[in-house]
Amino acid sequence: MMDYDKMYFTKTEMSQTVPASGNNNNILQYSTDAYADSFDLSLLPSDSEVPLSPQSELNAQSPQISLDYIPATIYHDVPMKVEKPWNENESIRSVPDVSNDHQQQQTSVLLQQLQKHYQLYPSPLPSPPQENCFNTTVYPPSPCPSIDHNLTSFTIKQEYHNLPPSPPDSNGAPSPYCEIKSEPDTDSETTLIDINSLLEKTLSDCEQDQKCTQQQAPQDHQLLREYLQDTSFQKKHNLKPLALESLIGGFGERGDIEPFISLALEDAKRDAQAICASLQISPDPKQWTTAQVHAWIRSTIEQFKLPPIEELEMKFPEDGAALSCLTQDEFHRRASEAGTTIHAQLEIWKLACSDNFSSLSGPSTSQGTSGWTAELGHSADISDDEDEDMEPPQLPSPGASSLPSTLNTKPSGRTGGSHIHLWQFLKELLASPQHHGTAIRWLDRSKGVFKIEDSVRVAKLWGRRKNRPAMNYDKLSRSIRQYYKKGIMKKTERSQRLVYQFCHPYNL
DNA sequence: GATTAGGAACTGC
DNA sequence: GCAGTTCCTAATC
Repeated sequence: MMDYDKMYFTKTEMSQTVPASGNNNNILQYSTDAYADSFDLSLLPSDSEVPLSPQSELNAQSPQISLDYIPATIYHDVPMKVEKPWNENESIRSVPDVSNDHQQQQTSVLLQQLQKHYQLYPSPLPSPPQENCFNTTVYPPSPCPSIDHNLTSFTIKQEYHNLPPSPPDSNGAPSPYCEIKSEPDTDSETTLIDINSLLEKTLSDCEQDQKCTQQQAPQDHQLLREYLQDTSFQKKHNLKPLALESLIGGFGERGDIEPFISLALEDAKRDAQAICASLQISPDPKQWTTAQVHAWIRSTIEQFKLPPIEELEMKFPEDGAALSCLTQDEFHRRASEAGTTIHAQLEIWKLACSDNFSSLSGPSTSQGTSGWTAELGHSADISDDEDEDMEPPQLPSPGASSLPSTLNTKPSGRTGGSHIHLWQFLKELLASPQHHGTAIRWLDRSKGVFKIEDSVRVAKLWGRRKNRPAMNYDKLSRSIRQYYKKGIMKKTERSQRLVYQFCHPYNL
């Protein structure tokens, strides 16, 4: 195994977005391309303001964020004002979008796999860049009742201070020591960092991804670790601290972990795409031949710098379908720790290529999860009925039983569960034009204007989701109209039948 | 007739 | 208390 140089750092604040909504479990945030394209940063107020929910903003100037506003969603491609990025030539990438609430069992599996996939040591750590300091401001959409772009933001500074180079490692290469100083008034933590593994992983990502996304991988890894590590934001705003332990088995709010899941899945997806292209294999492990299985395992070994497996062909004679059925213990038995990691990686691939991935992470941009399956040849062409009636396939979940019952509770009947807001549901439909384009579609996505083409169908779908067989468009539209008062939707400038408009930022 | 708009009571969580 | 749901009347397209 490689020698790991260690890096000590003290955590400070970091950027986090806090979409304000009354229900953090159900925040849907789909593609924000339009938002990124259209939103004028100059409209934003000064930083350090806290986005408020419609209700809290209406009621009073809330002194602090309530627990309801624990960040449930980190917005994909949210514009980030980077005053001093660590590499001027690199684009800072925000955390991918996430959305639906459901598939909690998958979540537990995924979290376990993420722990393995990212080799999450007791303290998963960021790999600071070479620049000394950066100051990032993230402007989260704020579900304010008005449409005056009354967005707020947090400015959270994170400073990296390079320390003198460490003694050379076994290869003679100096190892970076880095200290991140916290501000005096913040809680500080000192943690040991395995920076080389992170760097090697990110370099591996870059090598495998021949597109410009390779420039983004290091940030993704860093963001993932920072999100996992940082609790200063929650403490500052009296939110529930998010501990890694909670991710692995004790989290209670789905919203707590969605950003991490989505981010990691995005990263996994990117890795997988590159490997698929490189090895000329299907993204679906179950379709692999035995030879492809071996090629993939070798690739994974190389990717994660795992010990080589002797007599690989003998130890893993299965094809992809059979391999997918092997348990973690079996992998471990055959290949020790390397086997465990390979199993973890395989689970991520399986999840990433499944429809559950897209449903777990929510509809996405062409770069997002849906695009992943589409790009790699998986048909998503499912009829409305099939889509709506389809039960999510059950993924193997060795650790699911240890999860809190709240997360093991299966959503009532379909993906997304019944605890979804109407506006979220509508956006869900809008985000799947291939499935629901005949029922509802965007007229002007950047403005959040959409049209219900088939009111009966939309109402039917909504009724199914909410287990309200008597739902009809009259009732549904009444609910939509309730959103007028709440600032979630508004009447269109020129009244048109069956045309509604989301208020900013619900249109994002 | 279908849709829009909104009041009011009610339900489920 | 919130987020709808249900029922209703009236207006508009």
